[in-house]
Formats: sequence, C-alpha cells, structure tokens
Amino acid sequence: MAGTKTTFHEWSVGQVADRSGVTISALHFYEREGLISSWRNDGNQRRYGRDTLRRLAFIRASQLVGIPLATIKAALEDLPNQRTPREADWARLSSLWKKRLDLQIEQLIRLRDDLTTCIGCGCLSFKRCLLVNPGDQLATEGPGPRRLLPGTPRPDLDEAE
Amino acid sequence: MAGTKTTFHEWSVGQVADRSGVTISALHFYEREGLISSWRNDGNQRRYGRDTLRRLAFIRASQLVGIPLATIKAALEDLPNQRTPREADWARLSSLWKKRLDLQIEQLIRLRDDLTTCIGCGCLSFKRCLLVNPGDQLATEGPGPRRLLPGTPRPDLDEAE
DNA sequence: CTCACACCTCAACCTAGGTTGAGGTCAAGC
DNA sequence: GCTTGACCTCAACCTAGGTTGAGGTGTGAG
Repeated sequence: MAGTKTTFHEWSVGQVADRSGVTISALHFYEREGLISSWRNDGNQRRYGRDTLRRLAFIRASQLVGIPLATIKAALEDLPNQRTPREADWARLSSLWKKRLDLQIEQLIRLRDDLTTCIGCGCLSFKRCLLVNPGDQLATEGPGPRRLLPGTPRPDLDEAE
Repeated sequence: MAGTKTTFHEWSVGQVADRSGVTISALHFYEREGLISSWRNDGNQRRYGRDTLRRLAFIRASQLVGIPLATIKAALEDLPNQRTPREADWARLSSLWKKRLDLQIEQLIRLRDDLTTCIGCGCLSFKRCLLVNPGDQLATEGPGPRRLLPGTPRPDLDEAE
C-alpha cells in the first residue's frame, strides 16, 4: 500500500485518522482552518508530527465542552510555536475550559431550578416566567441572530424523537 | 397604522413579536415549520390567538434547554388539539425537559471532573484521556458524520460528555 | 503490466435556525 | 391623492462543522 511506510513518528493522514478517530475529511478541514498542520512527502501526501494527536485530542475535548472551533484555534495559537508543547502547556489550556464548564454547569442548574419553579406554577408566561427571561435578560438584544443564552445555545444532547 | 386595531385577544404578527421578543421573521419561520399557526384577516394579514404566546414561551424555554425545533414541534403536537391547552398540559411538557436537563447537567459534571483529572496529569492522550474517550466509548463508530457525543454534539451549551 | 488502494484537490452539498432583501399590497392620516 | 408603516411572499443568504463526490496521482504487490 502506498504511504504505509512508517518513519519515526511521522504519520499519514489515514494513520492519524485511525488513531484519533477523526475522519480524514475533518483532518483536511482542520488543516484548512489552521487548527493543525502537516508537511508533504515526495508524493505530495500529508505527513503529521507527534503533537498532532495531542492537538486533535485537545480539539475534541474542547468541542465536548462546547467551544467553537474558532475559539479553539485561538487557544492553540497560544501554544509555544518553536518548541514542542509540554504537558504543562496543555494543562494550562485545559484549565481554561474548566472555567467555562463551571459556568455552563452553573447556568444549566439555574435553568433547571427555574424550570422546576415554572412547572410548579405551569405559567410559561413571558411576563413572569424565569425560564423565558433567564437572568434578568430580556429579549432586547438588537438585530442579528438571536442567541438565547450568552453562550451560543445550539440544539443538542438529544436522542429520542 | 394598518392592522393596529385590537380585537379581543387577536394579535398581529408585529404585536406578537413585541410581546414575545421573537422576531417577525422567526414567527414566519415557525409557522412554516408548523410550530405555531395563525389565521388571516380580510387584508391577508396573520392573526394570532391567545395560546400563541404560550407556545412561543415554550419554544424559547425548550431551546434554552437545548432541544432542537423538530423535537419541540413533536412535543407541541401532543398538546390537545381541540381545546385550549391548560396549565397542566404545559407543565407536563415542561417536566419532560427537566429530565433532559438533569441528564445534561450530570454529563457536564462528569466532563468537568474528567477534565480536572486530565489537567492533573496533563495527558490529553487518545489512549488514556477520560475526556477524549468519555464513557468508555472509543472512536469506532463507523462511517457517516462523526458525532463526538452519542447525542448530536454541537458546539455549545450542551454537549455534555 | 495491471490492479487496488491510499492519497490528492476542488467544488458542491448538508442541517439548523433563522435573516435579508426585493417587489408588492393594504389602510390610515394629512 | 400621496405618503407612511405594517404587512405579505418568495428566494437567496448566513454560520458551523464538516461530508460527498468527481477526477486525477502515486505506489507497492502479484
């Protein structure tokens, strides 16, 4: 097979895909978007270095936390450019996400409590309902896509239909 | 002004928009998607009934919980069709969402704890990291769009796991 | 030599949840 | 009778995060 020759810590796109669980098309996409990088071999095929797997792990973990790729990219750009990132570098990045998670959890809990109250009264009224007017914030946000939560709410965590 | 005449609990699209904070374009969109309904006056303008505000409140609240519109629509279709929905009907619907919220919160908390562990070890490795392989689940999901979470992982406020 | 497979590029497409704009109607007020 | 403002329809566009497919290259095995 082409390109299956394994040099010392240098991986083809297929190998990275297998090891990371990230599809090849997503790897191409991430590269286009500047989240990962590669060099080419003589046959113009991508070759990835050791830290690519780390980056991908970080990207996946960040997505789980709900961070958009653009933000993840910005965070990755803070990594040391010349030397290979150390554990401490990754740990520093991850701790950022923890703060976000704490915030998200806090918001969801507040939402749940509000929901409980609202179920109690059965109101769901725009004037009174805590759920619909969470955190004092009314529907006066100007034009543009309406974000229901400060943190980009998108459908999900969803299974049954 | 045209259409500003207020009949007994019958609202124009602009009035509903003002009262609900939902844009007119979104109201049109929801109607196209079958989440709300209206009738027309002599001038072909939409008129909305009393329960529309409730429906909108429910839609908004559901979106906060992270439910996709299609699911919200399905839930709304369970409402009594002939009589006007009562508080109890709304409360029943809302309680469904509470279960989802509980689940989401639980997952986020697990994620946060995993993250804490991972920051501790600084690993972020595909083989070891709890974050990247949440809940024993490895990257062996076959073809198709790769979902990082079993439940449609999309950026933001959700995505638990 | 030929096959099969891994890889390449580029463009088009997808879902969600809407927004934006063009072009037209209707009714009230001056 | 003209203007103004609210409303109508329909089609095109938007962001995110990719996927899919067409058409072509590279290469190792048999």
